Amino acid sequence: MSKQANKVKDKTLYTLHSNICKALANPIRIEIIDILSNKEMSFGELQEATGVLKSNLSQHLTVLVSKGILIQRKEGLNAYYKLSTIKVATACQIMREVLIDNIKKQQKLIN
Amino acid sequence: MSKQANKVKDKTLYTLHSNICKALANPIRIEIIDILSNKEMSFGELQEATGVLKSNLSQHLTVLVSKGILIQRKEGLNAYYKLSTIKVATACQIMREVLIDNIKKQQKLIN
DNA sequence: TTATTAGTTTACAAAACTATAAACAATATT
DNA sequence: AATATTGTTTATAGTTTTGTAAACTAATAA
Repeated sequence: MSKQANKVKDKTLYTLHSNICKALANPIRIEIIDILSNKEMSFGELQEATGVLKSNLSQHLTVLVSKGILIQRKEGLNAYYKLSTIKVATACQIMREVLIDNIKKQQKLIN
Repeated sequence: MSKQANKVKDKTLYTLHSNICKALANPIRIEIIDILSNKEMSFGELQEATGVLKSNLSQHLTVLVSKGILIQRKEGLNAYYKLSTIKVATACQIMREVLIDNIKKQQKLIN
């Protein structure tokens, strides 16, 4: 018999897993991941690209870094961000395919 | 010039994309996707497997179906659920790898 | 028809998330 | 040293998400 009592399952992994997935659960953070999918960028460039208020952008970047999705590098006054691994962009891309497939299915229902 | 005014970007896709990713942003829904990754299951079996209150389970299943992640099939008194596409399980698996990689990195920092 | 079973919907309070504004800190420039 | 620039942190109000309980609906069995 395992350490876990019968029928009492350890859900820690599911909680950790969902915590990292929460990083994808916001349109601004999806946009940031999208922009950074193939290059590093500075905070200022991200601000320009997203049009988001700097305090808000900083908060979202903090979330992504804290979950290990982005890596931050500081150089003088500037901060640079990049994906910690291409896997994140891949997972993101697959979820976008699911979205597109669903939209296509809905359109078929209409026609 | 496009229909969008200069520098005013259309973020609709990012919003739709994040909306579907929100399905992954909960431990119970991650568990459901995990359980259904390779088989169809009835509501009752899912209840047994997850140990979640039936009203809550029904709510989470409703979220997953409404986002096109699960397909529901009814047969008499019973309801059966399965993934609409294997892609969701794939994306989920990749995010789990990101999680595991990050945990390993943290452990290296300690040792 | 009445009761039972299986699952859904609704109401609601607690917790988590979000965007804005303002204060702050760190580095670089004059 | 004083100022400007870049980015972070904090406070806060509004919104969304969540789990529980209770009421409800639909299909089957007695």
